[in-house]
Amino acid sequence: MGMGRPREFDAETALDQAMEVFWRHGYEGATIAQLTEAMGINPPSLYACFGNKEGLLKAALDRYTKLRGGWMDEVVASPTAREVAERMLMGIADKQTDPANPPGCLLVQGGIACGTGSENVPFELAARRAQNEDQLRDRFVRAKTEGDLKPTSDPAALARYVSAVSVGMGVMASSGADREALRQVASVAVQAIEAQSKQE
Amino acid sequence: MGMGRPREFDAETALDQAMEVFWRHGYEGATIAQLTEAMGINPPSLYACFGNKEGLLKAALDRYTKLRGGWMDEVVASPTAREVAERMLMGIADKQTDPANPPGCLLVQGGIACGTGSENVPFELAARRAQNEDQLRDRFVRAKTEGDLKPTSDPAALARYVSAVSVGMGVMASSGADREALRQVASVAVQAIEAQSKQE
DNA sequence: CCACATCTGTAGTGAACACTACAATTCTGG
DNA sequence: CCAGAATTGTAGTGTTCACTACAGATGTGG
Repeated sequence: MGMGRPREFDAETALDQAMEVFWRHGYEGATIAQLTEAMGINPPSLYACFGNKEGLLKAALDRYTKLRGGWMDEVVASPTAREVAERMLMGIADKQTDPANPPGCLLVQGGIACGTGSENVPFELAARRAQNEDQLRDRFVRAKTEGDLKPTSDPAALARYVSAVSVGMGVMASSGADREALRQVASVAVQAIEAQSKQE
Repeated sequence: MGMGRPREFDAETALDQAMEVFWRHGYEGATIAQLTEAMGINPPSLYACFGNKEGLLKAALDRYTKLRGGWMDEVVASPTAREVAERMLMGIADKQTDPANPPGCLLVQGGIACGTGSENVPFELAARRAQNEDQLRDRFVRAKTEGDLKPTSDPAALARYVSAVSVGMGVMASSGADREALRQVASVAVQAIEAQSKQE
C-alpha cells in the first residue's frame, strides 16, 4: 500500500506567508483567498494540512513564538532586571518597526476582539502573551532573590507592566509610530524598573 | 410641505447600544444584525440615520470621546505631572474593569487590524488615541516650563509612554485582567514619570 | 383634508465568505 | 506494472454579510 502523492509545498515556508497575512490584517480580516494566494497553494491543500482557518492561525502562532523564543531566552539571560527590561523593550521597539515584517506584534494584531464564532482567537493570543509574561516574572523572581530588585518589589506586577508596555508599543507601531518614537517609550519605561532596582 | 414622519427612537440612546457592540466585538466582528437588535431598530433606520456601518462607528466614537472628555479634562487639571499620570492610569485601571461597560477601551477594541475595505478604521481609532496623547503632551510641556519636570525631560515621549501603557492595560483588561492587576501596572508605570519629576 | 416629506417594517439583493466534492495526478509498496 | 493512498486544481456549496427596494404608516404645511 503506497504512501500517496507527496506534498508539493513546504509547510513552514507557507506558514511564514500566512503569518504575515494574519499579522497585517488580523484573523478576521484575513480571507482564505488572501492566505492561499500568499502561501502559493489552493484551498484544499490548506485544509488538508491545517484543518481550518483557526488551525492555520494556531500553526502560524506556534511558528511565531518558536522564531521569537530564542530571542526571549537571550533577553532573560541578561544579568540584571533592569537590563532584562531594557533589552526586552528596546528589542521590541526594533522588531516592531522592522520593515521585513508588518508593523507591531502578531500576538496583538492577530485579534483583540472578534466576532461570534471566533471568540477563542483572542483567548489564544492572550495565552501566548501570558507565556512571555510568565517568563519575565520568573526572571524577576530570581532577580529579587538575588537582591537585584528591592525586597518590596512585586515580580508579577513588574512582569505584567513590561508586558503591558510591549503591547502598547505594538499597537503604536501598527498605527505608524517609527522606531525612534518607540525607543523613547522604551527608554522611559525602563526607568520604572530602575526605580525598583537596588542601587549599587 | 410637511416635515415627514418623526423618528421613533432616540439617536443617542441607540448610539450607546451600538457603542457597546463595537466595544465587545470590534468593528469587523460586529454585524448589522447585532447592532440593529441592540439598538432596537431596523436596518433602514440605521442607514437613514448614520449612512453606513462606518458612519455608525464614527458616531459611536464621537459619543465615546465626548463622554470621556470631561474626565480627561479633570486628569490634566491635576497639579503635577506625576499626579496627572497617576490619576490617568489609575482611572483607566478602574474604567477598563468597570462591569457597566465591556472590558478594555473602545479605541483599542474597535479594531487594531482590519481587512480590505476597512483599512481606515484602525486609522480613525489611532487618530482618536492621538488626541488624548496630544492633550497629555501639552500638559507635560506646561509641567516642564513650571519646573515640575526635569529640564531634560521630553514631554512628547512621556505622553507617548503614558498612552502606550494605557493601551496595553486596555488589551490586558479585555483578556481578563482584573482591577487589582491593572492598578499594579499603573502603580509601577507612574514611577517612570516620578523619575522624570524634580524632587522637592 | 389633502399633498408631501420622512420614517418604519418586511423582505429581499448581490457579493464575499469559509469550506468542500470531485476527478485527475503523483507517489509508494508489492 | 499495478493497487492503494495522499495531494492537487477546478469549480463549486450553503451561509452570512452589508446594504436596500418598496409599500404602508405617520407626521407637517397649506
